[in-house]
Amino acid sequence: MAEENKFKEIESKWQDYWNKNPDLYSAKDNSDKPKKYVLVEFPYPSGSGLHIGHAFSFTGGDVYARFKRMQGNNVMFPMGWDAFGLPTENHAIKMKRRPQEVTKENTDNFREEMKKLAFSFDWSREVNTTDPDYYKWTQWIFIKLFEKGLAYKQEMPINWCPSCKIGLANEEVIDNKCERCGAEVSRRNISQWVVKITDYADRLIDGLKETDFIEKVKQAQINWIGRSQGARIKFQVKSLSSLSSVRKLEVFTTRADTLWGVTFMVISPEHPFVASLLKSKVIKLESLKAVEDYVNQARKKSDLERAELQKEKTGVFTGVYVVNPANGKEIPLYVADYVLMGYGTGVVMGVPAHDQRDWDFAKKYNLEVIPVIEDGGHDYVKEAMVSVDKGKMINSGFATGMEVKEAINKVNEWVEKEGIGERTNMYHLRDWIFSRQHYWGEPIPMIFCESCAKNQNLESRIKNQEENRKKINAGWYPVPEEQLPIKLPEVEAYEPTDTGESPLAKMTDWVKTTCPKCGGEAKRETDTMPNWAGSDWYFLRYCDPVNDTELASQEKIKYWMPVDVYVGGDEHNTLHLLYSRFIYNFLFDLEVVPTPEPYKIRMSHGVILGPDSQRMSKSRGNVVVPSVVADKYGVDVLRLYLMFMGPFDSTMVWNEKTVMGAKRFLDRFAQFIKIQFSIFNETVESSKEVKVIINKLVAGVTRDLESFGYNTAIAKLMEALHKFSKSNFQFSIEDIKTLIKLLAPLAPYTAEELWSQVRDKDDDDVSVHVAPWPRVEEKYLVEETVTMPVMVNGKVREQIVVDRSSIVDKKKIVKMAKEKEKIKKWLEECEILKEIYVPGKLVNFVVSTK
RNA sequence: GCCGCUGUGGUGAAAUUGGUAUACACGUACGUCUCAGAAGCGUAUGCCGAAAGGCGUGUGGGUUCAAGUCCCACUAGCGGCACCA
Repeated sequence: MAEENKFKEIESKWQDYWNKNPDLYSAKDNSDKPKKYVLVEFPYPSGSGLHIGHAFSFTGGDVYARFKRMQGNNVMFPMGWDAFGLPTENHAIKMKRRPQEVTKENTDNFREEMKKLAFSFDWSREVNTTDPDYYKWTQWIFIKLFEKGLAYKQEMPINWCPSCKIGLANEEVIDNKCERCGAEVSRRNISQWVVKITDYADRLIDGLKETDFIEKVKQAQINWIGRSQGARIKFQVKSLSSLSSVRKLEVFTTRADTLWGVTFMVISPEHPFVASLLKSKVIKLESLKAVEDYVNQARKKSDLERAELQKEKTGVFTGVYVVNPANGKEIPLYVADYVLMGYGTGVVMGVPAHDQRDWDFAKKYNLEVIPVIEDGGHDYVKEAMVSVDKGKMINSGFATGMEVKEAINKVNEWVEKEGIGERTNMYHLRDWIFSRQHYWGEPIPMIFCESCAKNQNLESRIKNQEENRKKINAGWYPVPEEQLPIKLPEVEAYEPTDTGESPLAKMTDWVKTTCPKCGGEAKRETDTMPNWAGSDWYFLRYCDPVNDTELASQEKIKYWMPVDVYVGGDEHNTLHLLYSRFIYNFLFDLEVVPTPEPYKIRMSHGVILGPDSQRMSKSRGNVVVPSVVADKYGVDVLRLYLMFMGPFDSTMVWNEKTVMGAKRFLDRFAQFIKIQFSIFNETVESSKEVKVIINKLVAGVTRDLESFGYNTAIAKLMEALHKFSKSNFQFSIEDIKTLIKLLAPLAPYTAEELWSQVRDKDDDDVSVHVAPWPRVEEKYLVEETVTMPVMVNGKVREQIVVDRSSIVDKKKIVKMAKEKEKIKKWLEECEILKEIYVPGKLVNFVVSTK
């Protein structure tokens, strides 16, 4: 009990001190020191306080920031709040409170907890995405996207929860059910803002080369974007004279070499050609009916159902034929829902010999299978011969006899020359749906004017199709910049709507505005932005958090960016990282930021599982709350344990017993320093032996902290402490201070307390956290004697101890080794074939029995 | 199916990048302190063997004086993507 009070006393004492001296941790916008921007993902301030994942992530960042600060860097380690979002909105609706209030409470609570856990954030740079002075610039970015043609309105299906009366993001839909209320989710078509992230697809892949992200993160980004190289190829539609507008259908393929193997063509039910086909009535009546039914059925199926029915391919013949441009053959056109309208051209060429899906389809509808790659007698009755990227072409006109890779190239060339297609890339990445039908988000700063829209539509009908995109946005104007921010109207209480519109739509006074173009009556956009919008650029705002004329000043951005290390969770390695990289790239094009990539290094930490090895969740009851652990054992013990559990980037299981190990170490460490200091006197100098241990320790800990090897850094401190406590070493005051400094980033309270006791009141820094990091004296890294293993046939048989000065003398060392009794025995009756000596490392005799 | 990562004691994990495998910690056993317990502290702890010694980093092969580390094949688990043409 007494002990417990002791650590709490120390914690509150130093927390107080740090609060009163914010300069300790503040970043200077100008400095002779090198800058270091250490960023941790800012949290969503939920009502339940910091969870263990926050504590883990922030401790990791904090140790690094403290370490870098002590090394003499001008460190920026900021914190803020990603505070827009559903939980707050729902809570506010339920309790009939204003979300602004709820957010204020939560962020106050989070801030207090963070201070307690000794995170050395620069609180003068705090940002909050729900602050109008902040989201003014989030809105500004959207307007720029619109002005550059990267934002457009489009009818899009959304996930609609009929019970919550709210549109759901994909992440909120689990098994086709609403994540919160469990009701079956339906789909509604709603006109939404979409951002053309696909325009940046190539740059988002290629830009990864300029970063030091770990491979896992790079691959996740590349997979998500999903680039494939191939060609679009046009197929002539046969004998449909009355269908004057469409004479050709275009497919996308990565394997142009298989063109001679195409025996049918499949089109997606959503393809506009299918609709016009139905309208035109050029096809036979029975086909017409079948196609109509099929299309209607497909529309009813959800994406999930369509994907789940993978094995069974379905489709119907349209009655229409197209011409294979390679050999002039007429092939049938089918409608089938295994072709996705959202990828490629929505039309696929069927190559049943070499694609399993096409083969399945061909089998079901009895279509011809023509192999075009040497198959060594493959049996096409059973399955297709797939993933053939080697071999010679057969049955393939001019390409016959070519190697596959060559054929792909040659056919692509031929297709381009003949004007029937072109090389192109396709991406799995889709444009980014940017509208949310919620209250608690940034209002999208757009105004719709009906009369302007009518005029524009008229005009664009006169101009040609190039204007198509503008037509979609007809009547939409950005709010003039000087009117930003468009603030969320404050309301006492509000309810979601029934119509699929945002709750803002009900606030008619707010919605009504004037058209920036014609000055007539117009309406505001009532949708708000997705959660990602505010977190896309927050790291820029930290550079200059109160600027009201720019999102941040050029000068400060140039000084601080890019972020040197970005610490965050695996779950943000795809979307958040991709979106923020995209926005940063875009800002680079606007010449707002100096480089195309925002983050130099991405450090993604692992997950901490509950004691039962399951993900922590309230329903499982296995949640570990950091503040509870800190109350029980002390903040430093918690921090030390978190960092010692295992490698920073791996998944780990919480084990309360192991926490004791951290506690024991910390207690022993503190006691050791106190005893040493009490017996210390000015005449004492550390022995050479001590200096060697300490210098090796400094070198090792420095190297480990640099690379986030916190677990091994702590292990090295433990090891050194063992060595010290087993002998009667004496320590100079400098060495005692060095040990405290090494501990400081990991256990800031304990280190600060010890420092206050041993520091020289006149000479030393008041806080250990701004004291200079210990330097390594190289001369102490080498010991005077070296212990080397002596091996026979690669097995260790003996050790020899040699003077460092003589390790270059191979003859002498080998002789010494041979004279060892044990080695003599092993060399008896043997012929030495080889004597291997690695200076300072080992001796190895390769022998054979006679 | 494609891409990436990982397999080391009873457990979490180390290994200076090809050079003494299992550091550090947990757990366990024994000892010590105590009236007693808890907490401390100390010693031991990969497997077989009385010992000498042998065997050991998912499995099988290879390169090398030397392989947890490099190469090939397999296998298991984790993560990302996925009717993506």
